[in-house]
Amino acid sequence: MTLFLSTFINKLDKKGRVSVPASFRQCVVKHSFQGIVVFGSYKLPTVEGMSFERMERLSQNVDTLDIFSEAQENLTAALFSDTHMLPFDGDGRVLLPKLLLDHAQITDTVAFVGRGATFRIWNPTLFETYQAKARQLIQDREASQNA
Amino acid sequence: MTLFLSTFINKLDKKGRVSVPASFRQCVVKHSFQGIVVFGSYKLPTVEGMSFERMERLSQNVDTLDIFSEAQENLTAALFSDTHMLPFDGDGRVLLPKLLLDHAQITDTVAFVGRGATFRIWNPTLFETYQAKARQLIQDREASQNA
DNA sequence: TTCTATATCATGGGTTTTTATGGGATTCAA
DNA sequence: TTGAATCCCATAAAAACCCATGATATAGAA
Repeated sequence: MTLFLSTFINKLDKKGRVSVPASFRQCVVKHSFQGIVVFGSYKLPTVEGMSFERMERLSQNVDTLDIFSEAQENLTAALFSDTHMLPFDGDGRVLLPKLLLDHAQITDTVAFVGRGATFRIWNPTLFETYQAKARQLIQDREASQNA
Repeated sequence: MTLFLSTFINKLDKKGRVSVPASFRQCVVKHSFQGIVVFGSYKLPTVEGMSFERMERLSQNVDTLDIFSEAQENLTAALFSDTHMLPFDGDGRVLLPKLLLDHAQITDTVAFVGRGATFRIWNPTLFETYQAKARQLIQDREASQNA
């Protein structure tokens, strides 16, 4: 399994732990770091997730920019300072940092949403709303194109 | 762990000591010098930090740069005027030199900010301001590209 | 099929270890 | 000898580790 697929709803326990869906864990186990890499989305109330390897590749792309460029400076600031490495415990759970829980307005249940090479972590209710709006936008666009 | 990631806020005690975040220490323990290498940023009110090994590589690269380039100017200032080696004490803390505390306007709390191969040490309040600006610039850039 | 043994998974909770922090004591250097 | 730096230990909170349970799925035998 190399792709993050489908949606899973899991519980957040009192200690702040949540099980990463087994199929998502499969996408990561063969890699060097046993866990996931996450950061708060800049545009949406959700948490972006991926494997450590993908994050490394992202960071290499940043490195190829001019070392003293302004763009490099800003991208580096954003990429690394807000990123968290979350190791699995023995049972495939991770501890979500409070800052990210707040950002995504997550309290007791968590939606893991596959997006191919990455995934997102949502408050399930917010995800439903977001999903509905996205569908609506697609329909509107089709309607305007056919008009 | 090869990358400095995330942001940690720690306290400066009366003796001027501060705990280096455990995950940052992991990036350094396998190297020869048990500690970090720091210098005041040339452009920002912050302290640049990295492993001793990376500092060595930086100093080797300085020679290959154009003598009159801005890069040369920056690196020379950084590398040879104001660099400190800060060894860990038994509990993973370092003693920040007064000159650097003043330069970064640090008094009682310290933000360790990951930047991949390096990190920065900020006054947490100043960092928030800087970070907000960086994010704004990224969004402006994206907006202009999509226009 | 139906029943049973096995494996996986999400979840809960107890225990141990790590971490950040404070402070006393000792060493060092000007 | 006096202030600073280093070493050592204590503590509380957080994180990591370990094991148990119930639900679900799977496989194989009757």
